[in-house]
Amino acid sequence: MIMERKKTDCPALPPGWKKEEVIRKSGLSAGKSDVYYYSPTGKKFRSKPQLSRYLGNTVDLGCFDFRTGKMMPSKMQKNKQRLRSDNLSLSKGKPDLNTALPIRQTASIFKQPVTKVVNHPNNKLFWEKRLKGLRSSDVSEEVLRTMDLPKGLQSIGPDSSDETLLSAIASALHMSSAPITGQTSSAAEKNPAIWLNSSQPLCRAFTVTDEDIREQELKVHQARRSLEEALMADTLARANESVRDSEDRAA
DNA sequence: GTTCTCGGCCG
DNA sequence: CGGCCGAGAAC
Repeated sequence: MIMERKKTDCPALPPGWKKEEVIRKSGLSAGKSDVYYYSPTGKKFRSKPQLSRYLGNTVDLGCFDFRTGKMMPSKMQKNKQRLRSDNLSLSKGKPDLNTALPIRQTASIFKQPVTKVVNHPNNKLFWEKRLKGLRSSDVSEEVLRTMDLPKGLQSIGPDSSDETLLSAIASALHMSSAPITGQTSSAAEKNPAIWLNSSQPLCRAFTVTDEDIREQELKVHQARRSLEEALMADTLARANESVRDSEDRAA
């Protein structure tokens, strides 16, 4: 006879989510309790950030209290979650692509903001590194594979890593409707600190050929097929699971 | 290998 | 002090 540990329904979350509280029964922290949540598919979550990344924009966890599992109106004061209109409206001209937030500017599917350090005395020293290490990742927090960039793209300035370059360009494409050319002035090459065009990413001037475009179209096509297959597999998996759930309940 | 549990860091 | 996550223990 297995004593199923009690997982209670959590009203503050979408249907099917369960909450569990486990009391520590030994050690220095005996008596303390840990709270876990289970998605409808059974995945376990042990912290609010983890939950938040998984749910994305589906649910606003701003005032969700992880420990109690309830919405706490009192937590409304937190002014985190910067609106990007703040940053755009107060800079009338072109945004400075190397210091503005790398938030997606097209369809808003990511609402998580990115930390921006302002008024730091050494600001100039680390804006080059701001985008370092940004990666696409999936909902289970695993980093997806890194990108290979074409030889024609070359970084400029102190940080020459590919990942920073890629992020800088992606950010530029999102932030500006003007063409992205890279740094066209050869003077910027020798002394970026002075000649940098801040409305362009830290990247040498580059050209995009017709073949580049055809190649990319092919990649997009293949990626769409992969996505289609993955979605299909997921739908089937969920269907199977709900069948199993009903059988368990009936037994 | 996966899951459970407590330690311990850091804000 | 509590949230969060690493890592050893347990399975």
